[in-house]
Amino acid sequence: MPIGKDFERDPSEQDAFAAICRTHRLKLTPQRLEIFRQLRSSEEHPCADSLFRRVRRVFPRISFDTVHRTLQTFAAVGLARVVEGTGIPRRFDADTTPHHHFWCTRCSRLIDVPLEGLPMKPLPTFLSGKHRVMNARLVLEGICADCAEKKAVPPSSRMDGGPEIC
Amino acid sequence: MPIGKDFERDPSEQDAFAAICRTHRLKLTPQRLEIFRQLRSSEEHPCADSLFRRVRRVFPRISFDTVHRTLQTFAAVGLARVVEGTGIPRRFDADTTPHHHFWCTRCSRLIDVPLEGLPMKPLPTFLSGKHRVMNARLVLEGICADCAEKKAVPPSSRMDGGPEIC
DNA sequence: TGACAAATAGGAATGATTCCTATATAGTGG
DNA sequence: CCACTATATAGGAATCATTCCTATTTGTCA
Repeated sequence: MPIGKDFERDPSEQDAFAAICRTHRLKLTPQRLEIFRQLRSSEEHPCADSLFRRVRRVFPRISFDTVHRTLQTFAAVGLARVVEGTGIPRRFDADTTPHHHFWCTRCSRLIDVPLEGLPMKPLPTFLSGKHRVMNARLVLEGICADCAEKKAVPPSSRMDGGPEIC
Repeated sequence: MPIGKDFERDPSEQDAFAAICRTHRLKLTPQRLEIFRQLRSSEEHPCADSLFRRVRRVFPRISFDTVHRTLQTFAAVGLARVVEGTGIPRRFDADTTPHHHFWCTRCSRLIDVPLEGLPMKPLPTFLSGKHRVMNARLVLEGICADCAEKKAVPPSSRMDGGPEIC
C-alpha cells in the first residue's frame, strides 16, 4: 500500500513529522526524519539493515544502532508496526489443530486462544490468484494478567530468578 | 491445550510416533522420540533451548543443534508449528491501518493483504477477562508466485545476486 | 544563550541460529 | 544376521541480528 509517494513530495512533510514528534515527546532530529521518510516511501516492509543502507546515502556517518533503535521507537509510539520478526527465539507448538495465540510482550508467555474466541474464515488457497497460501498465524499481542499485576517489579528482583519464558 | 498428558502415558506412544516417522521417511531415533515426547507434553510453547535442557536430562550428550534441527524437521512435516519467532530479521511497516500480510517462506517477501480478503472481527479488549490485548498480527504463510515459477533455480545461481529480501 | 535531557556514533558484547565435519546408526536388501 | 548406504548426531566454529556501553553531540526549553 503506497502511502509513501504523496508524503514524499509534500512540502509540509517536515511540519507533519514535527507535529507527530511533538505529540510523542520525541526530539526532531534530521536522522529521525530521514528514517521516517525512507520507511514511509518503501512498500516492501524493510528490515532495519535495509533502511540503514538507504539512510546512509544521506547520512554517511549514521550508525546501524541509530536506525534500529529509531524504528523500535516508531513502533512503540505507533508510527510504525512490526510485521514479522519479533526478536524472540522460535517457539514451537505440538498442537497443530487450528487455534490462535496471545503473546505477552513483557514476559514472552504464549497462551492458546481457541477459535471460539476469534473464529477465522477458511483461508484462501491462493492470494490474488497467484500466491499459494499454506498456513496462517494470528497472534494477539498485549500484557498478560500476571505482568499487569506485578508491573512495578523488575524481573531481576524476583526471588526465583525470573520467569521461564520458554 | 494439554494434548500431552494422555500421550505421555500411552504405551503405544512409540508405535504412533514410529508410524508418523515412517510416513514422512524420517528415521526413528531415540533422540527424536524424546524431543517429540517433551514437546507434546509441554503446554508453554517452548523454544529449542528449553527443550534442549529437558531432553539433556535423558540424553546428556545430545547437542543443541540436534534438538533445534529436529524441531525444524517436525515443523516441516507438520508434526509441530512455529508459533512465534520466524527467524527472519524484524520487518517494519509505516502503514498502521488494519491489514494483514502474506509472507513467502522461500524469499521472505511480505505482501499486504487488505482486510476485504479476510475481514477480522473487532479484537477483544481483554482475553478471558484477564489479559489485555493491544494489537494483532495475522500472517498468511506460503509460496509467492515468483518463487513458485523459478522453483528449480537456487538463489545463489541468480545473475543479480539474489533478491532483496528486505 | 545556557543547561539538561535525549539522541547519536562507534564499537564491543550477546544470543540465537546455522554451518561444518567426523562419527554413529537406523533402515534396507541380500 | 550381515553389510551397505543414506541419514542423523555431537561438538564446535562461524554467522548474523540485536542489544549494550560510553563518550560526544544536539534539540528543546527556560
